Parts: sequence; structure tokens; C-alpha cells
Amino acid sequence: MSSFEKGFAIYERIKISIREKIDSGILKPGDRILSEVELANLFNASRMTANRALKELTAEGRIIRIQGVGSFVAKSKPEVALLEIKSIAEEIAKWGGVHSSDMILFKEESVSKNIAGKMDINAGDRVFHSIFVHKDEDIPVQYSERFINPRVAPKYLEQDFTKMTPSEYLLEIAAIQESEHTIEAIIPKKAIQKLLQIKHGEPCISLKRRTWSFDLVATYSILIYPGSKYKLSGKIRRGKI
Amino acid sequence: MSSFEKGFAIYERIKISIREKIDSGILKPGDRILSEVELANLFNASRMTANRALKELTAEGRIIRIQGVGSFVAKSKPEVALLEIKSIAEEIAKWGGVHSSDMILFKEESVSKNIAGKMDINAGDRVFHSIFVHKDEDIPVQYSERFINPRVAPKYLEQDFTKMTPSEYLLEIAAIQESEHTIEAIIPKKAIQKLLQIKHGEPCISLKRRTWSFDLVATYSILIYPGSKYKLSGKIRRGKI
DNA sequence: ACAATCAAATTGTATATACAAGTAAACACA
DNA sequence: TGTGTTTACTTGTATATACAATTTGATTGT
Repeated sequence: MSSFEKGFAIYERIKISIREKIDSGILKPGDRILSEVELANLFNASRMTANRALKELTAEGRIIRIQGVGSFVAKSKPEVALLEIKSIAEEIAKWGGVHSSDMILFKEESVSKNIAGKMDINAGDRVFHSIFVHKDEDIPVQYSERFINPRVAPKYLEQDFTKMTPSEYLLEIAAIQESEHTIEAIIPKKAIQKLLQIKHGEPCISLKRRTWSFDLVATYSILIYPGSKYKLSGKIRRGKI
Repeated sequence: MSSFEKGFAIYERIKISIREKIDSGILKPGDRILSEVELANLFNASRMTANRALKELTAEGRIIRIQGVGSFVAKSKPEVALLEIKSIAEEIAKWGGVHSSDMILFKEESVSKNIAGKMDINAGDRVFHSIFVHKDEDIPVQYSERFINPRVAPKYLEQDFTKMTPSEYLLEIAAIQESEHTIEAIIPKKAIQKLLQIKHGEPCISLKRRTWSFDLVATYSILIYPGSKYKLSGKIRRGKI
């Protein structure tokens, strides 16, 4: 054990040594890894300690194990490309901009048939409806329209959203267990074009989101980004963000 | 143990019972979980078996454990909303549609300055360049243009992509360790409009992707989807506190 | 009242042991 | 040659035990 590895538990040291061999390319996908017994001898540990190390590497997706055969380096499978959707304030803060937002609408109303269908409630039921336009350096970068189920967030209208974003508030008070996102390219309606200060015919990204809390649709949101001013991007490393 | 739980290992049964309590809301975020010793007694198991169950639930982000204090239901903060970008073939297969693709371009060439910059290579270096148009029921659903670094996939041009998609091939032979995605809304150029059989002015989603293999840019791809015909959707991933 | 100490509870790590279950190769036998 | 059988190896699960580290609350002493 090098002094560098001091302070790490034995099973951690085993994990690190294997991870390093994989990351550096010494071990390639499909290559065999030392067996539990061999690792135990190599590290002067018991088999159970080596077992723990390999078990955790399996859970992390770095290796695969086949009973009766052995352990092997996993084939890196970023077959799921993931794109992280951050809050607009987060995005702007990241590159140092100044965030502000205009409240366009903020009230309780009867829900239309169209939205009711999306939220799995009855047309005419009461919902909270809010529209904000978010700006960076006074340039509109996002139109956000939300419908909130009062059964999930009964005090939505009483909140002060100058300090906390609606998303943050909803995450705070409701146990959001599921969400669904849909992205499409659109040419927004005139009213939204005006709010976003864009020319007619300029394409925008439309991001629609539904969230659920205990089988109840908690929110239905429509976020619109001007295509010329905003990009969604994400970088991942081996499955993790 | 109910008969339903037959076939599961003891530690699995413990995990399932706790997960069910969390998912059903019986246990709420922050609630205390039975200690290892209590669980061991409850399930007639040893402490180590209960330990394994709780350890794995911790790794899965469902609970948190504090030495000397106890185990508690984790506060699920799905602040990371992730879009899952699937291959076009995958999406269409799910729908049961008939997928076909036209090869528009497939050759080796000298790279332009612009693309060279994206790929971190020198202008004039050789790269493989391919353009496909994917169709579902003869309707174009995706334009895909790829630049491939020959150092990563030297035999790219020799492949038969009627059976396997370029993405799948690249995943097979190259260890892709990192990837970056950028989504924006665009109005495509005339040539692409024609290939996708869309009207002038129709907005599209542009998805640009770069992948890395051992610090080398392996591929640079530009995927364009007609906004009206294609949607990207994703679901949430449970994040740790 | 305050501070130091102690005890109990809890999680974290490590070990030795045991047996089950699966695989693959060597082996024995017809 | 072909076919079961055995054997060796590997991973999977479970247990009992031990001690370390941390936190919390109770106890004790001043």
C-alpha cells in the first residue's frame, strides 16, 4: 500500500486499484479481473472484503460478474445519453449573468379542457396558473407557464417567488416522484413572441414537463426558450453527470 | 415471509420491504428506519444481512445512514431532470414502425477548419464523414451527419450499416467515456429541408453530440429532427440529497 | 449549575467459516 | 468417438464474531 492510499478502507483500496486499471486502459472491456480469492491474497485481506469491493464495482456498473465463471470489465454503455435540465436561474448564474423575472400572470382559475386532460383532472377544476418571463441582462431567455394542482401545493399563491423559484418551492413541499419531459421545436404564438422579444418565424425550444406526486399530477409546465439565445446542453461521464 | 417473497434472498426481502414502505408513503423523507439489529431480529437474520440491505439502499440513494445515529429515509431531490436521448431506431422500434435509412454520403475526406475545431484536430486531417436520413413509414424523421476520428474507428467505412446503426457500431468498438450534448431550435438550411421533406420555415430540433474516448474526440454528430414530427422525452432520475 | 465522564446504541469495517449454485474442463467409460 | 461424471474453480448468500468510530443521553463529581 502506498502512503497515498492511507486512510482508505481495504475494500476501498481494492476498488481504487481496479478502477485505475480500467480507466487507464490497462484493463479493457471484457478483460478478466482477478478472482475474489486472488484479490484477497494480493491485498492480505479476507475473501469477503474482496467480495465487497467487486460487489460494489458491479453496482457501479464498472464490472460484471458471472457465477461460476469470473469477473470482467464491463463494456462501457452510455447507450442512454442524458441531458440535464437545470433551472434557468442556475444556468444563468453559471455563466455569471444577472437574472430577473417578470410576473405576467399569477392566479387561481378554472382549468380548460385541454389542460385538464394533461393533468388528469376534470375540466373546470380549480388550478393555480402562473406565467413568468425570465431575463438575463434584460434579455428574455425563457417563458415559463405553469399549472399547479392545489391538492399538492395549496399555498402556491401565497409564496414570494423573488427569493425562490417555483420549481424549488414545489420540490421543497411536494414529494415529486416522477416527471416526464417532452422537447420539440416550435414557432411560438404571437403573444409569446412579443414577451420573448423575438422576430416572427424564429424557432424556439418547447419543453413541456409533467410531475407526479403519489399518482397525482402535481404540475404541468410549458417552458419556451428562444432558439437563437439559448441552448440546452449536458455533459456526462460514464453514466454520471 | 409471504409466499410472494419466495425466491428472494433475505437481504433482498429486507430491501423490498423498506422500499415499499418508502414508495407507499408509510415512511416519509427523514423518517427513521429500524436499526440493523432490529431488522435482523424482525427477519430472523444476522446483523450482517440487515447491514447489506441498508448498505445497498444507501448506494441506491434511497436512505442515508449516520454512524452512531441511525438510518433515515433520504430526501429525494430530483433537482436533476434528465432527458434520455435514445437512438432513432430504438424509438421507432418501440412504436413498431418500419425503419429505413438512406445513405446520402459516406466517405473519407479532409476536415474543414470549423469541424476540426470541434474535434480538437488539425484542419486538413482525414476524417470519415457520413450523412444518413432515417425514415419511418417512408417519412423522414431524422437527418444524421457524423464525423468520425479514424484513430478511434479505423474501419468505419468498411461497415455495413444496414444491420447495425453507426451509434451501435461505435459503442461496440470504442470505449466512449464521455459525451456532450447540445440541443437547440433551428431553421435548417435548404438542402436539409429537402432531405427531411419539410416546408421552409418549419422549426427543427438540432442535437449536436461529441463523444470522447481516452481524451480523444471520437465523434462529432449533428442530428436534426423535424420539430413537428419528433419529440425527445425523458424521465426523472432519483438524485441523492 | 456546570463540566467531565461513562454507558448505550448505532453504523462501519474486517474476518473466518459454511454451504449453495453455476461453469468449464478434465476424466472415465462404454 | 461420444457421453456422462467428476473435479476444480468461481461467485452468491448467510452467519457469528470482533473491534472501531461516532453520537446521544445519562451519570457522576465538583
